[in-house]
Amino acid sequence: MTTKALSIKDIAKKANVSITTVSFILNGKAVEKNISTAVIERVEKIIKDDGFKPNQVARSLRTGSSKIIGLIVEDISNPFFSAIARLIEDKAYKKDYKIIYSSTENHPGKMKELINLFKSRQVDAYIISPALGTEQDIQGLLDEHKPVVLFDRFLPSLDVSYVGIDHFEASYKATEHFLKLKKRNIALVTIDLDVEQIVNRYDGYKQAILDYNGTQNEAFVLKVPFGQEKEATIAQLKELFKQYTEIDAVLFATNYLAISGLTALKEMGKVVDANFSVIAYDDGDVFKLHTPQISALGQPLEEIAERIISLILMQLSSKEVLETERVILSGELIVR
Amino acid sequence: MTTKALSIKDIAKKANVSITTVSFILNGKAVEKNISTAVIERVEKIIKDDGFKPNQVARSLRTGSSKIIGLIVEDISNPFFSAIARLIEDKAYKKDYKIIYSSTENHPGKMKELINLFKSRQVDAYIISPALGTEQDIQGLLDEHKPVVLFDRFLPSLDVSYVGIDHFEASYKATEHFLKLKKRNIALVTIDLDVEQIVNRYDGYKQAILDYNGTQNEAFVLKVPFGQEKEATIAQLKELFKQYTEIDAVLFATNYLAISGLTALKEMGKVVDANFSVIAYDDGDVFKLHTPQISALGQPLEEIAERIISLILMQLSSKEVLETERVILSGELIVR
DNA sequence: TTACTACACTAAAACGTTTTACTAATATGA
DNA sequence: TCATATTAGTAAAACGTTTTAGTGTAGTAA
Repeated sequence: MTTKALSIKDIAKKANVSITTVSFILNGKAVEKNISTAVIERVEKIIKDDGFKPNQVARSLRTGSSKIIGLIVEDISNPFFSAIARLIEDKAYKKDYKIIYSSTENHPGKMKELINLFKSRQVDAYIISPALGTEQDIQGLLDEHKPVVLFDRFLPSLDVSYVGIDHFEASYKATEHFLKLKKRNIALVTIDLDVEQIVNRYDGYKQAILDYNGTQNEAFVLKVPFGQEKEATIAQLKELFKQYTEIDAVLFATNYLAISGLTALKEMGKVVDANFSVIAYDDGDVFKLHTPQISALGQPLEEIAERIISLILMQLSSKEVLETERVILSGELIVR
Repeated sequence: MTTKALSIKDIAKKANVSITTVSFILNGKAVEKNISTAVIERVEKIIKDDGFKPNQVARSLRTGSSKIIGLIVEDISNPFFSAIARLIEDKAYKKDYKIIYSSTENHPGKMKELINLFKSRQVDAYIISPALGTEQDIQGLLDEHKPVVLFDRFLPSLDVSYVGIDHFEASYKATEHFLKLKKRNIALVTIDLDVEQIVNRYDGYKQAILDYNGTQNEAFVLKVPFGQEKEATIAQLKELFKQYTEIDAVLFATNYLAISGLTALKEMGKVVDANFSVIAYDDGDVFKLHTPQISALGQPLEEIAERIISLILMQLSSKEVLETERVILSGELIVR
């Protein structure tokens, strides 16, 4: 019952040719290598009839490449990452690449392990939303001339390709929107990570207030500890809103913070309306269906995925090492 | 700059022992194979110092196994699947297994391709939410004695392990809840797929109405074409609610149908309240944060993942082929 | 006729492991 | 003392490919 998988050897025997010949045919090198059309057809028929699939592991061992792209994200169950993953998967699939993914939980240790693991599996290229403190690991990949594209998070100390949105601009736009609505006490709820794209959100918020001659009140900025339990975050938020009743607008710097924020408001019985506006980072059904609808800074998921995969494919298909490229897209403020 | 990865040969040379010895040490067979502790320590030190990682591809080629579990889902960007994926990933990781995943879009062709691809990569085990029409492919895996666990969807014609919830019971409970609230015109919004777990939801709904001496009106059952664009679904739903104003409760058979449904209601300006109740399948932030909060049938994600992975690991660690097992869990009706 | 070239194909090495079947030396038992 | 076990290792085959460097034959040019 357990039929051992066919090998190229079986096909060769059946067709009365050498292994080499079969391999040439398999790899489309038959004409170039002067294999007669008669033989080509005979072998191809056998391959098709027997449903022979070359063993990719053996192939990888010999060639050193695997047709696999490693995708390392913080958490695949975050809708932003799973949406990107799905889009990347689709696009890679069309080019005959498979994706192998893992979540790091923003843990440098796990990231190191993952990179090692992917290396030992001859993964051809890496798409990474990097955790802080993993600079050397990524530099290691670059030293080996592996194609790497970072996304969402950027590590400024590395010379590496990147796709992401301009978070300064995005949060500036959001804050500006509030200011134009004559909001004067704008809160920012963010996380306490010292990574570029988080810092930028903070800077954009501050700069907008400055440009509109507002006074920025540091008490209205809440930096939630990264990785904190949802309940604790909700408690912190309630505290903030209770203590500073003058707050008339809130910008949430991530989608899950916005969800915690809306939950907090709901539990407090505080409504979102003209007197209390909210903007969430990353759009989603939750915000569209909320009553009232919640404005959001949408990231162009499709375009992000497209750019990532095309950078990767370009690097994969070019023999030389290409210049690194930084693609900075614009977030869209969706006013609801 | 490009440092070629170390091989076992390099380590052997450096330690002045044979490749075999290094391999034994690497695989914890050193004592059993009578390697002296002096040698063991010397070699282990070199391995650690040089940061040598065995090439998994070569290992797979030789052993026929890969420490990789293939996860095949309909769509990784569906929150249900991405949540399960994340949980499975975590648990597998602890047992030193990696997950490689792909989405099928419920396409038998893509599924076939994926299984072939995974096979050719020596994937050790398969976790599959199967598309219809893929019975033979899965049977093929079973014939090769590969560990397989299906989840979410079941294929009754196969003798294969499965983890899922009792959908008949779940939708019965939901419908019963409506009936106890004296709802008389209960709609069901489902998809037109002829797969067990979808049919069961329909049957549970019908049975509950029957048991409570209600009359089931087939006009209140909307079967949305599978894979239909969201906009079209929303239009269909509006039509339904407009035509049958007597409908006083709706059970949505999937999470995305519920989202379309709530969107339709919102666009129509129709509110969910005591006169018009709604229950969604699969819980989520959208439903918790909706005004009013939406009741939902929650699946025990954590337990589903736990059961799946433990079934897989049991099969992987046992030499004989184990009896197949069907784990049917209960969905929880969360009344809001 | 000789020397090339083109054609049609193949033998064997290599990729980096694991594992089987050895060897050689020393220790043990009778 | 001889036979046998035990200890401490190693050589080489095998996994299934790709690829380099051939081989042998037929045709062509001089």
